[in-house]
Amino acid sequence: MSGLATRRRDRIGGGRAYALIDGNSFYCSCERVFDPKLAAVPVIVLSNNDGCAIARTSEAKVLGIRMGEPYFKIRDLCRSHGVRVFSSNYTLYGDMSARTNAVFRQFSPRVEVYSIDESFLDLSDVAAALRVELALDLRATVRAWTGIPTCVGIGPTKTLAKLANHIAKSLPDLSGVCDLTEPSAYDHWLCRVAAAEVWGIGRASLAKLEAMGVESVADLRDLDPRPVRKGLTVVGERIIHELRGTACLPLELVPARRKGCAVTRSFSTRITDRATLEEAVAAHATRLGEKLRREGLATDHVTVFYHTSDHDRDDPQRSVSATVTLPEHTSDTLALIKAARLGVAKTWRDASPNRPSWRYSKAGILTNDLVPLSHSPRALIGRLDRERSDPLMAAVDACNARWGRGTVVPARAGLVGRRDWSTKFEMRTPRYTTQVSELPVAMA
DNA sequence: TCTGGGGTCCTAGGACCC
DNA sequence: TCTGGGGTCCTAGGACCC
Repeated sequence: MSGLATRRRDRIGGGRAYALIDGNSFYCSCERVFDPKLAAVPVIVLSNNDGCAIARTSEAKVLGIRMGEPYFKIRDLCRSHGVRVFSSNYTLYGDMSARTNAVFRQFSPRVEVYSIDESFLDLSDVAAALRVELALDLRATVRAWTGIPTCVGIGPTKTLAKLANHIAKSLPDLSGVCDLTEPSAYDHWLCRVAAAEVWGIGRASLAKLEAMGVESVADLRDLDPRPVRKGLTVVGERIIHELRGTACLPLELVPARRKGCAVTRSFSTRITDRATLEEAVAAHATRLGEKLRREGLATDHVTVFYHTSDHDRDDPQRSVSATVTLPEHTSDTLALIKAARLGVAKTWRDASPNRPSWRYSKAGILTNDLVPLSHSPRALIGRLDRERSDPLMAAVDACNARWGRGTVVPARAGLVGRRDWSTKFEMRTPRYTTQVSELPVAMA
């Protein structure tokens, strides 16, 4: 037996190795790729409506800007410290994500795209002694080919790979790579990292664990898994096994078919009248139809909701939702709009002399139990005219793909008005990589 | 009339994630 | 003035059935 094979057997996890690679401050890094002036300055990216900070570079974190912090609270801070602030540009980030994954696939054919900025790679076939070297090469290649800086965590299970990634990110001397399949690293780090950092341990679980005297990851690992199941469900039990090196979570190479789909948005201003609310809900239904058709899915019901804001403490509050059944499974925008409007009609309440209008802050449309359109049952009576609908929707989608979303919209969606309520993106950068008219310009 | 023990299915709500 | 959006999984409990 070769020395390498012997060494490998000594490692926990029976030789399996997963890498978790993620983009550092991913959205901010995407912005930096296209503007070199952002390189050393603090950068943040805001959520929809320019509401909260959802990505921060290390320079911004140092200034005390927290994840999810409302922008209006930190606007002055940003101004005085020269923080560059951007609206989110999901078209750009999605495309950059695809580019990084294309690089990952050069290093391992087995890649699970876990989120827009994180992927798991199967490194089981890479000799243990070479994994760190490979990870360093992977980081350098991604950086060179896409401009995105990353960190890599390696572990015998996905949970340990996530933990390793956290360690790699928090300690600059590790050169962005941490390998917990290495027994000495495993022993060293598990008692030095807080249990709160473990994937799947949130606030509620952490409180329960603290009551049991757990502080470090090692403390959590050493709990008896079966009693833990009582307080933390099978999820908690699984985490303990994963921390011990027994893989419970397989690599998901093929994304599971989605079960539900939602389009929900806060308004940039409050809405008090029915016509505007219906217009917003119709716009969300239009977007829902696009999402369903892109994945070949269909639904036979939609739930419409709208509500006032908790932040308007002195205003009367109202929150409603209504589910509308469709005659058959469909992804037809016109059918979805009709159902969405019906949902509003069923629940709308007018203001009266002794009751002012409610000030609605958010509305949405959602559905679950999605089925593939090709398999969906068709109603015998009252069915939609699919022979007309399918080519019509295909034509609408083709136009919008070519000339941009919103080029063709159903007239009955009422989307031709001013749309004062629609989501704000006041600091959005161009879609550099997906729109010819927005290509970056280089001067030579 | 009273007494019982399982099953399944569905839903709401909690928890967590990015 | 200004506080995101979109998912998944799990459990408890109710309804219903045999």
